[in-house]
Amino acid sequence: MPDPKRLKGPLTIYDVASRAGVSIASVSRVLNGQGSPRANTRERVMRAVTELGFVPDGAARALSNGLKEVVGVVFRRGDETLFEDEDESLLFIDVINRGIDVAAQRRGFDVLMSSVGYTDQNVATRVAAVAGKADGLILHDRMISAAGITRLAGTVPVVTLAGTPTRGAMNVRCDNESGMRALVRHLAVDHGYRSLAYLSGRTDSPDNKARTKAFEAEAATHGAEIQTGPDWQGNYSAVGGAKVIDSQLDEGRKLPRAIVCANDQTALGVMHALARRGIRVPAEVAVTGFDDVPVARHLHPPLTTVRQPMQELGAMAFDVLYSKISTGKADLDSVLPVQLIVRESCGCAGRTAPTTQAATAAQDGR
Amino acid sequence: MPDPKRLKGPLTIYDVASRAGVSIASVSRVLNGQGSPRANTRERVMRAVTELGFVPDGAARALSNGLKEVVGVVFRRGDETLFEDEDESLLFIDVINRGIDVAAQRRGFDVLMSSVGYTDQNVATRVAAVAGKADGLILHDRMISAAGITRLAGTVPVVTLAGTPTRGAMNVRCDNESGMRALVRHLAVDHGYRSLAYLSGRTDSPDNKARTKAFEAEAATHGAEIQTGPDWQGNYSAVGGAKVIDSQLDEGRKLPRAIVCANDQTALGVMHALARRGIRVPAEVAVTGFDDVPVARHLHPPLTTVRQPMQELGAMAFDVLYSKISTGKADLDSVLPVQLIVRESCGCAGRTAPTTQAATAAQDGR
DNA sequence: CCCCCAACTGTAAGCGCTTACCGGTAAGCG
DNA sequence: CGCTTACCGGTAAGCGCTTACAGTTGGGGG
Repeated sequence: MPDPKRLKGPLTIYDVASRAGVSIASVSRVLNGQGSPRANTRERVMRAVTELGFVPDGAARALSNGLKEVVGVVFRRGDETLFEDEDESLLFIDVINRGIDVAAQRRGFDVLMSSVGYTDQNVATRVAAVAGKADGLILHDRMISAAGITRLAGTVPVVTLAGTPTRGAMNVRCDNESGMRALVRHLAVDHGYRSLAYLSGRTDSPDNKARTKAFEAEAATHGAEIQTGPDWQGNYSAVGGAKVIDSQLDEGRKLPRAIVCANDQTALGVMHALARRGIRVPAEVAVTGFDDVPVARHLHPPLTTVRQPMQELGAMAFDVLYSKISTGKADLDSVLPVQLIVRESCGCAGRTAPTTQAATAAQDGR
Repeated sequence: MPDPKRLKGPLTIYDVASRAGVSIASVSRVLNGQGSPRANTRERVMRAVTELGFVPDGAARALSNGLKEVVGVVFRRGDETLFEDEDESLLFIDVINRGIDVAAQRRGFDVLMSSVGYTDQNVATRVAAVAGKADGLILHDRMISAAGITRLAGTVPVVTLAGTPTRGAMNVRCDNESGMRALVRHLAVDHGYRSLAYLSGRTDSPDNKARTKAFEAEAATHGAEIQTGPDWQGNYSAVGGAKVIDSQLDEGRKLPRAIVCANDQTALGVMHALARRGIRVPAEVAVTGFDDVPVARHLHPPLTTVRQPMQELGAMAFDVLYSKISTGKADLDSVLPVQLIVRESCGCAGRTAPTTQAATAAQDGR
């Protein structure tokens, strides 16, 4: 028997009210736990709601009380097709997003995801569209210009991830500096390596800049000889790393005792290139990464690297945003601690030597 | 110099109108390309909009024209921590979601993602919350009961992924049957294998049921001897697959000539287990998968499998939903073609033999 | 048994935006 | 030069929900 009342398609609070024999205000109050409706009233409303299968309209709610309970997240998608090479970075972004999602759910928020391709033109438009549908925005690295971010921030709260703090927006990032310093210290002090190279990532990345600077500073502290610059310019990818090694070797240069890579992907490429040339890691050359992607521990030898708490990064991004949304204030620059993960590619022997397990903290999370 | 007008925080269409010296109707028309505003008017509005950095409120828009331009997607998240084993499945869901996202953007829609943990209690509540904020819902496999889906479908359009068509909801899935039949045909006919086993996935999965049925039917067609049932019960995971092989061997059973696995993960586990026992693939036992995950081609030997067009699956899910939202009608059960990918684990030699490259089509996508 | 007060419930005013409808203006024609 | 015809732009009515405020009900004390 088809329900009698539902002549009109969209079910509204009025339908519930009339079926329950109360006013719309009462329905609203029952649904939101406001006021103290009489048991009888509550019951009738609840019955009507379930019988009708009523779901309040989010837009109307949002319009009425000025809160959408939605945060927008914008990120780059590896264009269209998925090459194997992307798997990791894909995973990376997704882990962060998952962190955001989990944190959001704790507050009853949902996450509006919008990926843009590397070639997409109207990123600003896309971002604006998302901004209109959300209470706040989380932007992954390098989505729009600093000026664009500042402009947007005038309209909705904005949190950037792993970027440089921008005027008006909040930023959340990992403590690259401490991580890199701990890593270099481990190589220079614990292992006593005197010559180090930093195989960089994309130069326009704030992360990379921070890592480069920390590398140089710490190496200088310990008086280690370093190699950096154009000859050691990678791009965060495995092939980029391999290419650098190949050209170094082809030009007959002598490799440094340890190669510090901008990220794990790069380290992976480097280790492959080295293996192809028959150079042993870590016996002849030590190699380290940054990020601690899942495969890092399965390489031969297992990769010494710096773990970034990606999920926490996402969670913190949401928490900061939420704080801004609900209280109006929030930290402009939050830094998450990273952890040095010592495995074997640095020269440490076998089973995770609990050597300089320097947990470099900077600020607490939760 | 701080903007003079903005005494009130939230910028509205009224602010734009007064700054441009026109009415709110004109602003709206310019912004939405309705009517034919005079060039002069358009220009003044646009200037005011950019100067103010105005972004129209999505909730108000949605309320006014009955369209949120948002689709909700609900899926299970591998609980909290990420074990390596999950990487693939994670990727899997994400690939589908990406497909949804891409298709959605073509229509100006955004995607509201909501993951739920395996242990989460109030899934129904969560889903309802998302439903209220979206124009339609896409539910991954096994989110809520069939009854729950039907109830929901009374409120918003719902598309289920790879499930069984449910009353009221639409469903989108891959053509498991054709894929499995092509695969079995290849093994039984092209290779002439007479004994086959089907190492199943979780029994409650509609996908698995379809695959099992097709396996049995096609094997029967060719008069091949088959093994199925409790002894060959896996769970879609690598360890599940390995376990089955181990127990078969431990009990001294003779393995069939070919093992058809419910998915690639399982095949991966099987190949590992076989390798540990020194059994050669495909010389002694052939192994096949299902899904064609990225690593499938990198196994030794490369895995023969059936490719499911995951991204297209997501895109089609959105397209079906969109059709329902905008026109009110849509296919209740859409089936995507899969493709048999012949590599070496089935016994085919070296470089992708272009043998029975049976592209089993069922219905067209776009 | 009636009155008064405390609760609870209903009425109505918006939230910001779209759009039907109507008045006003400018261009076209006699 | 006056009137008709098109168009443009403005006014106002909602979209579905929350909530301040007013109104109503029920119960306890006098």
